[in-house]
Amino acid sequence: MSTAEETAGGEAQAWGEVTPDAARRLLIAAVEAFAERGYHATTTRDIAGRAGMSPAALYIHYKTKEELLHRISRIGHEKALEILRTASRREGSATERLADAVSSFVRWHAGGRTTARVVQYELESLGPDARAEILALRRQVDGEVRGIIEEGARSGEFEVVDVHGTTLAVLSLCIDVARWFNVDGPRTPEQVGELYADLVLRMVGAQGPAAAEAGEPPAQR
Amino acid sequence: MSTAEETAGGEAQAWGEVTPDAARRLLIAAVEAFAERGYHATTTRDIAGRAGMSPAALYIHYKTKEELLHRISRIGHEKALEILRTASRREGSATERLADAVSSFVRWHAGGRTTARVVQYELESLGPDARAEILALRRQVDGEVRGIIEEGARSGEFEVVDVHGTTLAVLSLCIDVARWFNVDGPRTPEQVGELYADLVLRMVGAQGPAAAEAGEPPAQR
DNA sequence: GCCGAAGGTGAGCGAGCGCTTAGTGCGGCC
DNA sequence: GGCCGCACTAAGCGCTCGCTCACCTTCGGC
Repeated sequence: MSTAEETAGGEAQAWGEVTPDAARRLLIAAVEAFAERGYHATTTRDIAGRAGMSPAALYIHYKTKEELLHRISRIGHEKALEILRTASRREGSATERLADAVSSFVRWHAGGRTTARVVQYELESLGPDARAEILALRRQVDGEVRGIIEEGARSGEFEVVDVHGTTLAVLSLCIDVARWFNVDGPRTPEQVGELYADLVLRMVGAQGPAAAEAGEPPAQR
Repeated sequence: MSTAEETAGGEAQAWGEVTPDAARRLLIAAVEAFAERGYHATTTRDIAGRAGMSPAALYIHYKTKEELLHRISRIGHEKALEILRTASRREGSATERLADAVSSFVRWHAGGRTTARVVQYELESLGPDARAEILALRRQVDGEVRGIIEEGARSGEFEVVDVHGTTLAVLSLCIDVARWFNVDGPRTPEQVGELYADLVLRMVGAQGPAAAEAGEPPAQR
């Protein structure tokens, strides 16, 4: 969980599940290349080169360049879903769970910006079958967030006019972090996570302490 | 300003300034192609084909494929800036102006989704010089929004802890609309604009009528 | 000590890319 | 009416792409 080696260009995260070693190195190289230049602008020679291998080596572990993207996208979406599920299923009020979900989801997008970029923005480079599979995962992601907001609205904890639309907006906010977040910028992933969790609680009209702590004293709306 | 002919696949908007006619047709064809498949996955043959011309015709009006993207990006950013400036400089409270800015900016992203996608997501496909020029425009865009939020915070109309971070979040929300908005979906650009304006006012802790209206009885869905 | 599989390489294939060039059709000016 | 110049095309150049194939190296099992 050290922050040090994450920013070292590796973002070593969940790729532990990928074996053998050479396949994992290729996958990580592909993530970096896709994130930097986009899927279509990345060549198989570039990926293999980053992994310290010859262009042909790629095809021992993956059938096509698209299979690389597919694998990255699935693993990434599963990780995202896991993060939201963990936040959603913990104990606590809807306010606490929503804040937890947003801050950890944002932390993932900021800290693992390289991966998140590929996961969130290269979906359309996939073929129809792979895209359909990933879209199903994405619907589950939406569902987790909507679930929390619905509960908060039902219990009166939140004050939401349009649950669907608000869910969309919350996800928007989190996902767009992958677009603008800069590792060399002034904010850490943790700070952005906190800020965004606060903003989201305001959006849903949560009245808990977390919302109040943001402003000044206590009180109002 | 008619909504009818915008969604007709053309999004005929501001391209009127591009002459001669053939150059405009090529530009519009390029916008559509870039939005659908991304810059790198689009071929010059595809662009020319959509415009009903031979591949070579493109090079009479544009030096390179990149020049097309550059032109699209500059015109698009100028349009975006104009929209925000108009909202920012009108009369009214910071609350009113922020709501106006967000709703019109969102309407542009949703209604002109094709263009907005290219403008917001293909920046990195530009060469260093062109990118630098566009980034300068983008900083002005940020500045307009930040200006409104700063004023509202100073006057006490808003209750904002982190002006910079909140500005980022507001822009995030608007821009991400280009990623998910679907013309065949259940929402019109106008509805999304209204919803998002309301959410943003909540985010900045505005206490005006617009924020209250969201809560209960009066008005809309 | 030999063998087969697994993992890797160098060379190169067909295809499609961005872009160029030589030539064509045609409207406007003297 | 003749000619120029502009908008456009057909053909294709040089290059790089995703991917393949014949061959090489390493190494555990017997």
